[in-house]
Parts: sequence; C-alpha cells; structure tokens
Amino acid sequence: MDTENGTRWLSDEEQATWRAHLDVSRLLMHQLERDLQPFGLTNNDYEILVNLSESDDHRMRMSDLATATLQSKSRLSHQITRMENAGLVRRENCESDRRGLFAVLTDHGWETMRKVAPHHVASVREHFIDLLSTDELKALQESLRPVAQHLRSTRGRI
Amino acid sequence: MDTENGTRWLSDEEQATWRAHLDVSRLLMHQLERDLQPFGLTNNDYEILVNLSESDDHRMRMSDLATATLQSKSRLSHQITRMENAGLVRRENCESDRRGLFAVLTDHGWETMRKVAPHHVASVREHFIDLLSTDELKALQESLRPVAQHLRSTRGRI
DNA sequence: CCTAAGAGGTTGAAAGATTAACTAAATGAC
DNA sequence: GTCATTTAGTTAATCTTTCAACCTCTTAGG
Repeated sequence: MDTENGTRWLSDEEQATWRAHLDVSRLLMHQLERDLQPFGLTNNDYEILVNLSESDDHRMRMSDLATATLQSKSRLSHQITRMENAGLVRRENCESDRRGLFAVLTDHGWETMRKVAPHHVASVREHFIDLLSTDELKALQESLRPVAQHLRSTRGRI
Repeated sequence: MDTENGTRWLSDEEQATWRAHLDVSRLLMHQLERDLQPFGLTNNDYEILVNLSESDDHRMRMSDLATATLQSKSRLSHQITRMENAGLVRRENCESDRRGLFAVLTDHGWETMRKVAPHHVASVREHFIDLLSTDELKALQESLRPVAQHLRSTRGRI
C-alpha cells in the first residue's frame, strides 16, 4: 500500500511504460490510417480485407469475422454494408445455417488488397517493426501475448 | 527482398508481435472503458480530468490540452462541451491572449477525479501493469519510447 | 412434435468523431 | 501604421460507432 487510502498508485517507471504504450497505440493507428487514405481505405476496411483474403474461398461468417476483428456484430454489419456499397465485399447466404451469412471478397476487393497490401506492410515496418531489434520484437511479443490472453478471457465480449 | 515484387513481407515472428500489440491495444481500451462506465465516464473524459488535475490551477489552454491528449482541436472542443454540460469542467477566457480559452476543472470535476482515480489505477494494474515483471516493464518502455518519438516527429499532427 | 431459450444477424436512433469552412485575435513584414 | 499570415478555437455537415430493440432460424427439453 503506497498511501493512506490503500491505493497502489503507479510508480514513475510504471507510469512511463503505461503512457508509452498509450501513445504508441494511438499515434500508430493514426499514422496507418493516414497511409491508407490515398487508397480510399480505413484501417477497419483493411483488416476485413486481410481476414477475408486469408480465408478459404475468400469468405467468412459474419460472427467469425466480428470475433476475429474484435468488433460488435452491429458494428461489423454496418461496416460490411459500407464495404458492400464500395464494391469490396458482398453478402452471401449460408446453406447449412439459414440464419447465417457470409461476407465474401469480390474481385474488386481482392484486386484492391493485392494493390494495397505492400504499401500497408511498408507502413507497418516504417513506423513500428523496423524501429525494433529482433530481440526487442521477441521480448515485446512475449510480454504482450499473456496480456492479450488475459484480456480475451476476462469478459472478452465487445 | 523477400518476393519477386520487392515487398518485404512480415516474418511470422514480426507478424505475431504486430498482432499482439494490436490486440492488446484494442482489448485494453475496451476493458478500461467498461471499468469507467459505472462512474459515467469515458476514457476520453478521464484523460482530460487527469491532465487538468495535474496542471497548475487545474486549468489548461484548449490547444495544449488537445496536444497533450492527441486529439484534434475540433474533437476536443466537442468533448469539452459535453464535459461542461456534465458539470466536470468549465471554459474561462484568457486575459493575455483574447483568442484563447482555458478548460478549468470544476469542484465537481475534481471530486469526481478523486473518487474515480483509485479504481482506474486498479484497472490499469489488473489488466496491464501487474501482468508484467519489472524487467518486462523496463524493456517495454525502452522499446516503445523511440517508436512514440518517431511517430510524434513524423507528421505528428492529428 | 412443440415450445422456450439461444444464436446469428439487422436496423434505427442517438452519441461520438472527422472534415472543411469560418470568425476573431495576434504577429510580422513592410 | 496597415495588410497578409498565422494561431486559437468553434460550428455545421457528414460519417462512424454504440445501444437497444427486433426478426429469423436452430436447438434442447419435455
């Protein structure tokens, strides 16, 4: 206990780490967003495209996609509607479960992905990955993975 | 160069680190947001309160506050209007520069801060700080600080 | 079977964020 | 001094996110 009321305040070291994480996560997202802007995509769009590109048949069930991208069903539904209007994906019915829907990459979506991915990777490298040594990357991963694990288990619902 | 078209794709290790960072940053924000909800505050509200609490006279110029919280002027202006309506802050004119405004913590804002801060710190500890060893914290900070530095310098405007 | 509960997904309204255009005051170059 | 720029901040319109209500289909229990 650090103080009379029992609160364990953060030490300077802890505070500095916390702020560093906070700042990096916000600044980085802004930067990546800016770098995608010339292609008419948002980070969110891009992440959907990645997930679909990496899936069999370029399609995923809406709920799986929501889980994978850490979004609520509602948000994903709106998001897919927008991307559908932009011609990047389309919805397709699921035969085996007639409540279900697939989000499916269109040709235009796939073409867009192929065109944009190299730029996005370059951006991730320039503003994050390439600023860290191999050891740092490894350490970072080993520190953060349990945290993600913890957060996913502790009331993981978005 | 990893592939014919010259793109340096991410290795498995790099990709894993990148995803870990992404996941932690999103899940963590969601969790903190949830933990503040019972007090009727958002992460954004809280960060404004912290900044004002730590400032002389519990006041800051709008632009300084915008810079400190990494928000656009417009967004901050809306944010402060909401917090003003909630009685947490008020705007006050600046004598020395008559274009300028201060955001000032009200008594209610200060009281709120005193009441909420211990819970917020506990939340940050539970979901982040206390999941990392002292060495990990130090390493994390040393890895991330240069990244934040880089991002701030490279077209830092929000 | 039939029904209650749960899962998959959408929708509309309200809240929050972004963009661009705008006012007013300060600065600085003649 | 005066005019063009820049800085501080707001506003209105638009887009995105969240929240709650809703509909449909599936599943489990009797």
